Amino acid sequence: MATLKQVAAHAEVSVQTVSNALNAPHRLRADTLARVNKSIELLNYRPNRNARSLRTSAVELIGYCVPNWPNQTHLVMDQFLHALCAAAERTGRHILLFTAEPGVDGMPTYDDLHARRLVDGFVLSQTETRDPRHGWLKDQQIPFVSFGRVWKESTQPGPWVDVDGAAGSALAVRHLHDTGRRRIAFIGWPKSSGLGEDRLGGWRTECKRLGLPTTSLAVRCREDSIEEGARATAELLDAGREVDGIVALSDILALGALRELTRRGLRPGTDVGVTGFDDSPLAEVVSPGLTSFKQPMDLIAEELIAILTGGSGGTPAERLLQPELVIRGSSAPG
Amino acid sequence: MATLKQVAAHAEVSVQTVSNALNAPHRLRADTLARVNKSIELLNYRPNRNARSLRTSAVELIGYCVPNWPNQTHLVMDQFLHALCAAAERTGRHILLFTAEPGVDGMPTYDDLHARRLVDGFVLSQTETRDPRHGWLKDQQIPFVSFGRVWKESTQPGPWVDVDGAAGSALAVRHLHDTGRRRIAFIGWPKSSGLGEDRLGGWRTECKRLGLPTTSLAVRCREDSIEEGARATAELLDAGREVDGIVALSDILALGALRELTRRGLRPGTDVGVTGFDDSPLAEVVSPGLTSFKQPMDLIAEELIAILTGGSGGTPAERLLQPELVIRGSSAPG
DNA sequence: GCGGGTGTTTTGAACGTTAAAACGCCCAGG
DNA sequence: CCTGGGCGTTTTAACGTTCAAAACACCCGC
Repeated sequence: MATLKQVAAHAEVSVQTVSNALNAPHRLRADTLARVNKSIELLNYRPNRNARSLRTSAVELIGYCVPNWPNQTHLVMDQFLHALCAAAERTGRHILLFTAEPGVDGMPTYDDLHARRLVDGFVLSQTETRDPRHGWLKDQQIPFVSFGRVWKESTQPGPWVDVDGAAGSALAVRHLHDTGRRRIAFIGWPKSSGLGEDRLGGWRTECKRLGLPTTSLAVRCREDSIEEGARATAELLDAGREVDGIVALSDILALGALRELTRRGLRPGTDVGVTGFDDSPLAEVVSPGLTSFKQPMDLIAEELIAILTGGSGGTPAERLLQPELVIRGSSAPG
Repeated sequence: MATLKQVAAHAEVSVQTVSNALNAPHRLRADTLARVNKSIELLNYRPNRNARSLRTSAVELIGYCVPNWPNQTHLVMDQFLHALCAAAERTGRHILLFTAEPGVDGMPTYDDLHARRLVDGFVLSQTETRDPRHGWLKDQQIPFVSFGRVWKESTQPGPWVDVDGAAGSALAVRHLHDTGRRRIAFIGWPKSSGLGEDRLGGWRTECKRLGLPTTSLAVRCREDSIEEGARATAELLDAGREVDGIVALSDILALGALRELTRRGLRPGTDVGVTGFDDSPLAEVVSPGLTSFKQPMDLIAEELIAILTGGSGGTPAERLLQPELVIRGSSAPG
């Protein structure tokens, strides 16, 4: 494995000149640069990242805690990780994975990774209501950026990027309204979920704006399962609410709605329009295809990395991105 | 941030003694060790990983290429990554993510990561038929271990860990047989998939062993989708094969089978037993629950890391692990 | 011919750690 | 009383890179 020294010897210049050829090529005379570059190529030299990091005290690695929440599956995690990696690599950085206890118990792990110089900072996701990590990291002055807002906090510590769930729900309502639906229900999560309340709020506001009814049209599920989605749908239908549109808070719940509708001989997309959230792989693969919201993963990742690496200049950055409606058969014009 | 030097000064010993206190405590006299440890704790010292790696030329990071195959969703990737991380951390290592072109085009990326000393080696997954990566890495003498065999190669370069798909299928057949089924079909993938052929072989062999028919009971799907699973099931039912059991090659295909059965008024689990593969989050969440095979992720990860870090002593390690049958409603006794 | 500026290259030191050799001490054996 | 060896500790020298500053080369105007 070639080193700077060997390249320098081969090109008959000093070590520092080779270093400059890589980090500040404008400082070299054209012919010297050419000679050095030739030697670099010839010897197949690659800078040793450890030596560089030791000197500059920047490791160019970003920590990401891989979640392990058995009850809440993360169907789009692979998409997110891929986007995050790609965005990091565009700035010459990489993602380092680690596991940690949830909540404040895991913070020593974060601290350790930072103190031992394994990472420069962190990307948080799977943000919880009143997530303690943000405040903790800010206190320790450890760089981080959050994917997802810490709900119910008026002022959130540190920068964040999030997708506008309320706008998504509103868009879903408008889309169903555009395709002729007039009694649009909402299937959501327990009140404790900030994300759930956000999306619920968007549904309610937009319904009111369009003059659509909302009374008794919102059902909360106990958990994110097909079973619960079906149960909620059954509840809506049994109560004779004459629902012709359903905005489900997740693809999984939407799948439950589709199943229950089909079971009762109703045609999703024709008799009742259904929308989900997150555009998980399932949405594409079921029949009829499930209309859903795609999170702009590439943009999210790009912003996260930009904020984290851009240095927190002054006020923390806050970016609310818009989800994209992906229309499929489940919301075909009735 | 405290350094060895500062700790040494505080404990009134040499720098090397502090280093030894951490890496070879048995070399120190008990009282010296106690004194040094006290200083370490007091100053909240953490060794700088970069400096250490520079000196020892081992970074304790393992590269993993995050796949981006839009058509083949990896529903259990989060499980795998978590297990892999946890296993790595048990040996003081971490996982570094990166993206790369598929196939041989991506190899420069692997090479670069290794040459720049960002990683010590790689864990490969998403192994393809005739995967070129294994041979390439072996030629370059870059350490790696593969999750998944390179199918159709008689002798595979390098060590691997895999789950015994044939044994899984066979177990599925036996389970359906035990619950009274006698005409058990198989729904699989194109012939080009080594993994598919492996599982198909297990089904055929076990059926023959039990004296069950196999003729015209295997259907190949074009892709891994619910739609295709439903189509294959319809094909079996339309042809009047009197199928009372279905071994599906994936949970997604199995879901398609469940849907088609339900659509025709047949009760999955009662009239026809169905099994899937991989025990994805979906298997648990549908109704009836889908009987499926759980890959022993923790064990897989443990073996991968052990092989990769154990130094390839002599012959490359090859580990074939057994999947675990998770019985749910879809295969309830008929 | 000389001082001063500009642009390029080299020198010396440092980042924080560990491997290997050297050192000082004490004790057993001749 | 000297020698050899084990033990615990310190010294020396790296690992490969970059920073800061010094040195050098060159050109220009006076």
